[in-house]
Amino acid sequence: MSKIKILYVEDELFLGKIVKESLESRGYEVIMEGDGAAVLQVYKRINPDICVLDIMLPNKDGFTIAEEIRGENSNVPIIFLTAKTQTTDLVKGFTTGANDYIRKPFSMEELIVRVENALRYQRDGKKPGTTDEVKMGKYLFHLTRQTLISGKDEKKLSFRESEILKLLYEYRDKIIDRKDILNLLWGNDSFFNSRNLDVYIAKLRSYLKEDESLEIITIKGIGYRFVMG
Amino acid sequence: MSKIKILYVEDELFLGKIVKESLESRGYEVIMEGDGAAVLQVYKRINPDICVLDIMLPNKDGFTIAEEIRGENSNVPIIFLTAKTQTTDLVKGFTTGANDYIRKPFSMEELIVRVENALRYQRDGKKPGTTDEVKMGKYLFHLTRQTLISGKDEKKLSFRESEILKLLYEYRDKIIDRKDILNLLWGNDSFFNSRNLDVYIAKLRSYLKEDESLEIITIKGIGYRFVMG
DNA sequence: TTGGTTTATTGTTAATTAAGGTTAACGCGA
DNA sequence: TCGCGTTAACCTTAATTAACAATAAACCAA
Repeated sequence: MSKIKILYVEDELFLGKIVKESLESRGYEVIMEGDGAAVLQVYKRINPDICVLDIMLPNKDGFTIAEEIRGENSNVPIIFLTAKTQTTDLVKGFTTGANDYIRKPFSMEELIVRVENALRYQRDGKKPGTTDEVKMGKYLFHLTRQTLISGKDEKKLSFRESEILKLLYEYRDKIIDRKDILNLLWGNDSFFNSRNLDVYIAKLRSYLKEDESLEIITIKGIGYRFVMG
Repeated sequence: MSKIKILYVEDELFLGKIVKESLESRGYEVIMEGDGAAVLQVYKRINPDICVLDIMLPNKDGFTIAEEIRGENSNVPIIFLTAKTQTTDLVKGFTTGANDYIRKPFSMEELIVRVENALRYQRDGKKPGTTDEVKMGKYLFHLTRQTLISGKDEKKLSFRESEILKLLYEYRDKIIDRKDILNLLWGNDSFFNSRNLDVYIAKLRSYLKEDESLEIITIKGIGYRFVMG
């Protein structure tokens, strides 16, 4: 199976190189383009699986490029990169389906997660089959119902609790960065939110304590690793 | 089947691009026009299925344009975009039949719902029989009759009750924003209306409590998620 | 290198605040 | 007057902040 192709449009060369290499180290093929005016040509030539577009570009902005790409009768997923200052409400409003956006500065994990989500969304169509419940040791975790079931006991989780557990599960056996969780759920990683996350981790641990094979391991200074047996 | 064509008249370029792109990602064909004076020409050329008009425009305002379009002996649905400050009484008066209006700033979800409503309204004039009742667990929800039937019991819903339930159903398994519900049903999201929504949610929950598989989950600070089994 | 000390980070539990839930009362138009 | 939509009052819960304890990494002196 050939690699997944990412068209990455970015004019900041230094940042661009880092991101490109990082994505490549994850097994993606990355084609980087710095000149907005040239993007459409490149797009047509390489026909990528997903696009990552910086909104602020010297010649053409990301939205214009996105329009051109959509004009090609394409429904390739597009992820926009926006500067923190840019009015994000606007951008947020339009993230539908396979489209998404990330505020700069972002962590690589964050980008990876978004890319994978977008590709999954694209592949699976809209809803079907998106496993809605997963087995976790002696528990059954129902993602949309936000419940943890063990035997006949059903524990209702709050939104934040279930979102964090969902992330831990997605990254099971891998290390997930505190910053990434914070950015994904709270939009930033300020001190207070950071302590907030600690509280939720404590809660989740207590919910999961009946099964010893489940463990949320702290990687101090970095993040967590969720292991299941 | 060819795409539904939207004529979108907007002079704010940045906003315009986002909205256009977003509608396109939902499968609509969007023709954007920034110059009020040119709209009628464009209208005649492309003959759109629906129009979305910003009221404040440099050359001609949205009302004038709407009149011109109606002058073309057309009954195309028109959705107006108005700034928050603008006197809405005027706009309201104009909203008859397929006409509607949205106050800026609006979320994309809101716009999409209005567009779909307008198109449905337009279409059902000719072709009824589109799904008018939906199965919800052990209940049968009759949209136009505003009834919830379970077995032989029939519960009559009020207008607001059924509108909210309809929205929850449309967004089932997804998160629907409180703000979107409030803006759609009440036109704004003030504190009092917000409490009002709480009351209706409580009512709906009690109507639906006989089937445990149906649940309106609160996403605190964000909105609700309706899950059915 | 060792053992102790410091410091930053996280764990835990409790207190606070803000959002929503519930029920009842009010007011208004068919 | 009846039903509906709204407002009000009081209650419950989630989310956040705070306070203090535990831990592990970093530092340092002998």
